[in-house]
Amino acid sequence: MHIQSTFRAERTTVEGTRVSAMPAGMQPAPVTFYPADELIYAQGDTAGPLYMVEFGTVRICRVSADGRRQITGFLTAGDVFGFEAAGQHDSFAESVDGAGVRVLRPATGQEPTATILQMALRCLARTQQQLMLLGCRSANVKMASFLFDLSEQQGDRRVVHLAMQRNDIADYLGMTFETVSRTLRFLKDEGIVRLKTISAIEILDRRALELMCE
Amino acid sequence: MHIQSTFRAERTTVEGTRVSAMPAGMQPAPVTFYPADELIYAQGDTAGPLYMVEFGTVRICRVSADGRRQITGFLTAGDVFGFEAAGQHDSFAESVDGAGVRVLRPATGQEPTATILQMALRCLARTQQQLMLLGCRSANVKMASFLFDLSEQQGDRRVVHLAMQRNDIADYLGMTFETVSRTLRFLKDEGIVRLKTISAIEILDRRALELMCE
DNA sequence: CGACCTGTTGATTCTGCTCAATCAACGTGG
DNA sequence: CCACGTTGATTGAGCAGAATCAACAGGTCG
Repeated sequence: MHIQSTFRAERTTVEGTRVSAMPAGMQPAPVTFYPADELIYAQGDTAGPLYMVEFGTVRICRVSADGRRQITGFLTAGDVFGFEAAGQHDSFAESVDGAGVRVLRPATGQEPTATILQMALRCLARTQQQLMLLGCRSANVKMASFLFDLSEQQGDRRVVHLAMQRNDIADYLGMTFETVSRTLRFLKDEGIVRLKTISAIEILDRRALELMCE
Repeated sequence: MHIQSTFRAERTTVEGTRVSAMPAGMQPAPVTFYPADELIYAQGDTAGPLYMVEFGTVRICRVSADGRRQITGFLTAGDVFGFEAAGQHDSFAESVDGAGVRVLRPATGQEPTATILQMALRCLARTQQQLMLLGCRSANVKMASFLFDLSEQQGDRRVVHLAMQRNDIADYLGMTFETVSRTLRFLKDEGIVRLKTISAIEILDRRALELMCE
């Protein structure tokens, strides 16, 4: 939203930005800016380099043959993505709200597989955690967990910022955007959250939110 | 079922069995047999060694605080499991039907991280694939995909063997075991499969099954 | 201002969960 | 050998929750 409108520029290369620490054995590379909804890599592209988010949010998606989209993850500053088992990407990555992304190149003479393994394992753990979320049936619980995770990720701030829109949340949680709206309304009616703006959600009762996730 | 009743023995160590190839940089270790439903490692156990399935089926599970169980994967011969980002397992592994498991120890003087990374990435890809499954709404489609994957895994044989029982399938697909029954009945009524026995499903119309998965 | 996009809300439908009964297979003990 | 209990699977009835379809509100941009 706000970010989207302030960064109206075409994709640009920003030198010198250094938000997050470089992983061991990796060479610094320039940051590339992707405006909202821009593709970073496509399904079928040859995989190879890893990417690190410097700022903004990136979504990793898959589409099934019937056109349905599943978002397998939202990534923010410091997160690494681009892992592939085969030689080709079978997911694709897009900027959500205008994101800065840095390509990670292995430093010459180094073997950073240990570092990469660490990052891949974190990615795996996160994906498995999301499996639990999708497996549980209640839409309200899904949304509560989503907000709680987001809040944690943003440093337990009282006001959570939603970088993505309802549609994205829906495809992430495996429900429709109407249901996203309704679950937010439910949480509001329960006095657990307050919608300051459309993308800023104030957590009024963190305890209750946590209890919902169980 | 059958396997369970033939292998009534306590957990034993079988020497010399060598069903699948040893990954590069790994030392052979004896095969341990786990009877049906026996724990291989628990949630909270210190992680470290990797395991490879030699025969039988292993399930990886998580339980949420409200007691719900999510099975994040079924593993068969040749599959490797035990990956953890942190020092502790936050999933647990159990034998489904009586399984032989081999601990993988890094060969001395070698750095098998490249091999391990490869395996972890395959595990990640599979988990993401399952995310797509759980995200799609129809129970019938979930079951169709499950059967199709299983058939593929078992070498496209006409008769698919279900090593796990309905309860396990339900917790894997995020539904109840009653619904598992009903979806199987649906596929039967459509003339797509035939239930030879309770654990042997004959695929009558592979084309239709594939179309359902899309 | 009007077109458009995103989000919210309402009405209706339908899928899958819950509760419950029944059945088949198996093991046990009289 | 048969009555009984247990466990896993199937099936049915009723209901709750989420999807679908549709209308509408608010904001942004041309």
